[in-house]
Amino acid sequence: MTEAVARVGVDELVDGLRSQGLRITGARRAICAVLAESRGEHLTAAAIHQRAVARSGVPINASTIYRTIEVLQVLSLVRYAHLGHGPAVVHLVQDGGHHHLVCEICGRTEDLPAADVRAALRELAERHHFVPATLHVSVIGICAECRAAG
Amino acid sequence: MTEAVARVGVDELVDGLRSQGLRITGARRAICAVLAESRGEHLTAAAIHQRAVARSGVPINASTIYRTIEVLQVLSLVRYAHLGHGPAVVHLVQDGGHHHLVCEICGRTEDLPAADVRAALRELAERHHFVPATLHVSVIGICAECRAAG
DNA sequence: ATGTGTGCAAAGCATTTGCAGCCAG
DNA sequence: CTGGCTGCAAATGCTTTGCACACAT
Repeated sequence: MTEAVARVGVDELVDGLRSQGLRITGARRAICAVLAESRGEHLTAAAIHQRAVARSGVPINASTIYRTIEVLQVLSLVRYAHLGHGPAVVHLVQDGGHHHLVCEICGRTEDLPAADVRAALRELAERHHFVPATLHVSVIGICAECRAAG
Repeated sequence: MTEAVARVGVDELVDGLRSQGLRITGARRAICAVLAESRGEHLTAAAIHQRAVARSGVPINASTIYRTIEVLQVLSLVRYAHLGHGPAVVHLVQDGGHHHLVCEICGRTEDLPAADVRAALRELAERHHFVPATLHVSVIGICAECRAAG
């Protein structure tokens, strides 16, 4: 269940921004901290917003959240996923990527290690003369807990 | 590339609605016809709307499109997919399901036969005590054509 | 100093909803 | 007839954008 993965901290994210000549502001630091603490949790922009405000004390505008996510995403530090209806979710790129088990009852998501999935799909994709870049995989079903609950 | 799949026509869709005691209206018939003609193409609600109006001549309200998609989706006759940003796309369930190769350059999608993918992922999901229902898989990358174009 | 990042407010787009009337059954 | 379906219009939810000011560098 638990495995050793490359830990991504605030510093990696902040340094990523700095390395591009981008400026480190309070808002950006807070957002990076929230993402670093999330450890790969799937957060909506709204959730990131809430937490960033809570941790920094300072009000941050929603557009700043979106603009910062956009920047981090271009730097491949975070990734978007669109899991069914509702807002998009963002997660750290910390373990070479992973995919999603989405429970259609409770809505919780669980990670599916990328390495296992990748091999199977890459072969398929190449058979279609397609070069896979980002893998976005969502398996929607019923999680153990909800099944137990009936 | 081409393979024989169970053909889904207007009748299957209309009969699906009728079998649930739902009413067959002009709008619904037009929408079903558009979907049947799409042969698994991925259509946004807006695209379905346009085509349905064009083919029936009668104006149809956008909300009717959404409400009809919803009904068809509950009957498992069509399926939603959320491929990156932008509007959701809908496609016929005609071959036991399929998944998506999405080109990040031209945006076109190609189908990935479900059967091949399913086996690999099902095992993974079950290892996580997860019962897969709908598989939603998108492999994002670069298609043969765009790669050739540089 | 300088121009990048921010807040604010407004617009944008996809989708949903309430309600009154219409039409398929 | 009668309730399910539709149109209309307004509301909603998420995200983007234009502009003027602030602050990191």
